[in-house]
Amino acid sequence: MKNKAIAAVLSTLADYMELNGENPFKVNAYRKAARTVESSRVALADHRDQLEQLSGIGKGSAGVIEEIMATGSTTLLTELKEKLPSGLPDMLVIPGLGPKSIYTLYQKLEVTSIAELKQAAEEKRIQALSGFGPKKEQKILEGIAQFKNRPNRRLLNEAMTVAEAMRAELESNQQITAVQLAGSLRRSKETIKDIDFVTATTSPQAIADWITTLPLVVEVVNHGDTKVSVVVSVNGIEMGVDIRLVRPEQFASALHHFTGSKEHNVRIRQRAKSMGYKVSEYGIDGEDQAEMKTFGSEEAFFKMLDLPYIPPELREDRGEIEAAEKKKLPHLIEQAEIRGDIHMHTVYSDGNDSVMDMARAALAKGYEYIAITDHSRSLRVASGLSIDELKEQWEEIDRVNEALEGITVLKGTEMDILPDGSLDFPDEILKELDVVIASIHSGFKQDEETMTKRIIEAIQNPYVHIFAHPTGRLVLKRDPYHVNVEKLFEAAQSTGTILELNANPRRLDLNDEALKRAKEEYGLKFTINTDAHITDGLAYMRYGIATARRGWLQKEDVINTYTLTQLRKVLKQKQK
DNA sequence: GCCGTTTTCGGCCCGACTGTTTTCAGTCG
Repeated sequence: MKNKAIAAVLSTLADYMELNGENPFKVNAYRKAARTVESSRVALADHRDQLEQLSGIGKGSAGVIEEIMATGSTTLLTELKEKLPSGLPDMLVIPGLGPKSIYTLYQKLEVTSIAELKQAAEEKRIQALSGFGPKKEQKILEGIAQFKNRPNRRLLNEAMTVAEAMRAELESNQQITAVQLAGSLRRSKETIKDIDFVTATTSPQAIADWITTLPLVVEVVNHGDTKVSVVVSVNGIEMGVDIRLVRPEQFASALHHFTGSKEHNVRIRQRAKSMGYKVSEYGIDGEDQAEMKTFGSEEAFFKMLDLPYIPPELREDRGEIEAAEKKKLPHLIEQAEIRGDIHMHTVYSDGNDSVMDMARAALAKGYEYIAITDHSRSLRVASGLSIDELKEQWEEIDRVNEALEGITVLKGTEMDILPDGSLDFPDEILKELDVVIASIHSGFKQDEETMTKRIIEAIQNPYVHIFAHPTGRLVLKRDPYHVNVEKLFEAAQSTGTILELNANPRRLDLNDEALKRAKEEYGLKFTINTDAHITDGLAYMRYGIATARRGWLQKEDVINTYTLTQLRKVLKQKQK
């Protein structure tokens, strides 16, 4: 049984316990255990004796985990499921509705599903309940509609589009002296639920009122003195936006607080507490009840806690606090360090623009090199290139290289790994190419053994430099194909194959956690590529960089930060 | 249920907003 499946059972158990009115700390303990299990690097099924060594897992939850591994569930959960209808946990996703309300509605009105909840609200039976009223009833109806109409999470680039429009509005107001993006978007998580801003102002009430009148705002959800929650619509994308209003001297503390993550903040507060401080979004209180300390920057805030500045992308409680304590934080890769993009398409296959267009666009970005990597012949849906067409393209690339100063266009391919593990071009062709990318575009349904073998066979070819979008997942759309990632990493290590971090926000593949593991445990190297199919697609590099930073990558881990000479050398190494 | 560099008991991060209240519970991040 996989960690993820075990964690899912624990998490469901926590939901049911909460609905059953269990001690919130106990519920939280199970939630924490679920998180620990999910983020554990080793398969717990293979390390049953070490369960209790994991933080947050004690005698009780270890026993439950053992039972889950043995039977797929636990009697604790089975009993709760008998007691509570299965539709109750579904209702937890409705905004404004928590476990207490759901339990009350079940007890008093026998509501057991979202459909019944909707009916009860429409028949105005909810407002009669003590503790409820007409407004709450209305909110529930709106919550149900919202949950149905609006996707729960958005891609990073969609959220960024909305955020940038909103930021421009906020920056236009002279009474706001500072604006910063916060929350999961500042941490560059791969999907975003809602957007957070922290603003500094001395007239919060006026600003709060003003925000609700902005043309982008289509709905006002909350409207207080320190926080306004609205729904904003930009280019047809609707998202929730929370704007926090603090005094200028509180800005740094508030920025840290609202950047999160929640888990990171909990650790920071615990640390502060052990040092005799109390951290809130407004500053840090000393033990002596002296005046609250405020900060001019997040650096100063961290310094008070005896820590170096921790970049937002690391604030996930994935070891950043321990690393900071030991002064061993990585120097994260930066966009300015990227010298080229070595995975992109042109009109030869399924791209929109010519080799020259792509080269000019890359030159404008200050790149020193790019690789043109159109699809190979078997990928008919993307007009993959025959060998003759590939050779034609080489002549065109030569002409572009002659015509353009300041950038080198490399000859490449994104070659399909066929379902049987064979490659779409023969070695005689591959050895003529500067950059050979192999990837999977067919046979997604293969079982883990077949798929893993297929990939490993392919990357053992000495002319295959890079394995692109290694898990094949599409964010919010398609799960990864069944590849044994550990075996893939081992094979990449032993063959010297570079793994791609595909920067397209729909892919971000490898993802942050896989990158961290591949680097720390296998010492692999990566390339961050946009896989652009149009000149504008080159701009997705920023999301690749953001994800690389979340994966703790440094410049030296990423081969397209190298000079062209160094890059050629690294690619050649494989053939030795 | 978990945990311990003041603790094996008694804490567990902290505050805002809303709607229902007449002093607060529930929800959220």
